[in-house]
Amino acid sequence: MFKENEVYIGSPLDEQSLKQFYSKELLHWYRAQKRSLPWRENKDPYRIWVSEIMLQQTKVDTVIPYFQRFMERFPTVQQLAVAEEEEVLKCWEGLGYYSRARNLHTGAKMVVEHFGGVVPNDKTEVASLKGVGPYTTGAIMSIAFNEPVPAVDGNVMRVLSRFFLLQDDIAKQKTRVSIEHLAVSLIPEGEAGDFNQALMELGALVCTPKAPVCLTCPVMEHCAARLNGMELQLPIKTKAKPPRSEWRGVVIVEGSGEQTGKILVRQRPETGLLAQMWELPHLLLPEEKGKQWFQETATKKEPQLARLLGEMLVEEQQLIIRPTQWLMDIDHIFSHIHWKMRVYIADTSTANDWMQSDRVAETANSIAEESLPDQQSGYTTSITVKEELADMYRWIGKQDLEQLPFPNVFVRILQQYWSE
DNA sequence: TAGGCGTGGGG
DNA sequence: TCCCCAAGCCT
Repeated sequence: MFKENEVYIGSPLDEQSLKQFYSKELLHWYRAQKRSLPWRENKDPYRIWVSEIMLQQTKVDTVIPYFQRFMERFPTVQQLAVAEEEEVLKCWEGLGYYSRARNLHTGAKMVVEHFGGVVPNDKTEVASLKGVGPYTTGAIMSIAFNEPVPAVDGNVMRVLSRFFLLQDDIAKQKTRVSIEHLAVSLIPEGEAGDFNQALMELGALVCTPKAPVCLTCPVMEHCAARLNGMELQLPIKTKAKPPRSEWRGVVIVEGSGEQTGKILVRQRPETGLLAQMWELPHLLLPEEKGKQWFQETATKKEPQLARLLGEMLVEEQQLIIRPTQWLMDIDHIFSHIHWKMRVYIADTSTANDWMQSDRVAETANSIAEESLPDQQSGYTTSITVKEELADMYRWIGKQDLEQLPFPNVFVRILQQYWSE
């Protein structure tokens, strides 16, 4: 990329003049071109805070409706602080990175408990809030309080890497710190909020990753990347590892008897992936079989995979149900995992025969004796779950879906299921 | 320090 | 279809 001893074209301006040019032109451009966004209506630090958390790794267009709904439901930091976690998560459903919501909720409680219910205007105190890192600290301090603290995100690193021809790998933390020093030195006196937003606005509207619109850029004249024809090669960033694949079997368990019309869902653990959200029961399938059987058509190999899934549900989750009817295959890609899911409807009406057979019955009987002594014999009309797992599970109807937070992939599955 | 942690849109 | 990515933080 950058060669040893290569000579690059530079601007004729000295460093000081170049910085002054950059700051002045960019600020001027921002004042004329800035978008009208909900969180720009006022400088309420709580609103700024919420918006900045939502905007982490998330596009403006995606955030807008979530922000409006969130602010209607939790207009003040006090109201957020006293809310139920589940309701906060429900408000965040579909936005992703759900630890942001849980951390924001924790942060709101911290504000009420430690800062008298007022979002602090001190850099160290702001940075102490759960979920608020270096970028968000700078964004809150500069936008809400107009304090000259840098707010360096991916946009800022890209924009400054190009203009100043910086060749450090922006995936490294050290690079962000060095760019923070540069960014501080660019902030015009008394203009921290607008200038920091101007940097990001330029990155979002003009100096974009794939196809920068240089001809509309207010600082094109002295942009080092542009002068050297290198705007598409900057910034330098090491590539992320591709997500690993996981093959998963999912069941929609249809209730019978009192639970007719309902399905079985469960809540995920308090930590880790999709923490505390609700989901359909599902299992990680053995690597080889999952991979092999998913390559066949669903219908062709259905009996084998359905049977395996049923046995695994009994042995691992101790869910006494029988998956039979294939519903759909669906992919869901996280940043680091690729879920390849095969969804079955579990037919409880034939579970009796199922339970009579071979090792399934053995396992089922031992479970019943151990942890569910009151369970009536036969499994045709009820579902048993191992006692210590029972708290996680719940029967819900279609309308209950509106109360509980579900990850997007399960929302999609259930939409299809209920649309048929 | 590097990996865990979601989702939807654009080229 | 595939790949990249977008206003990061936590551990």
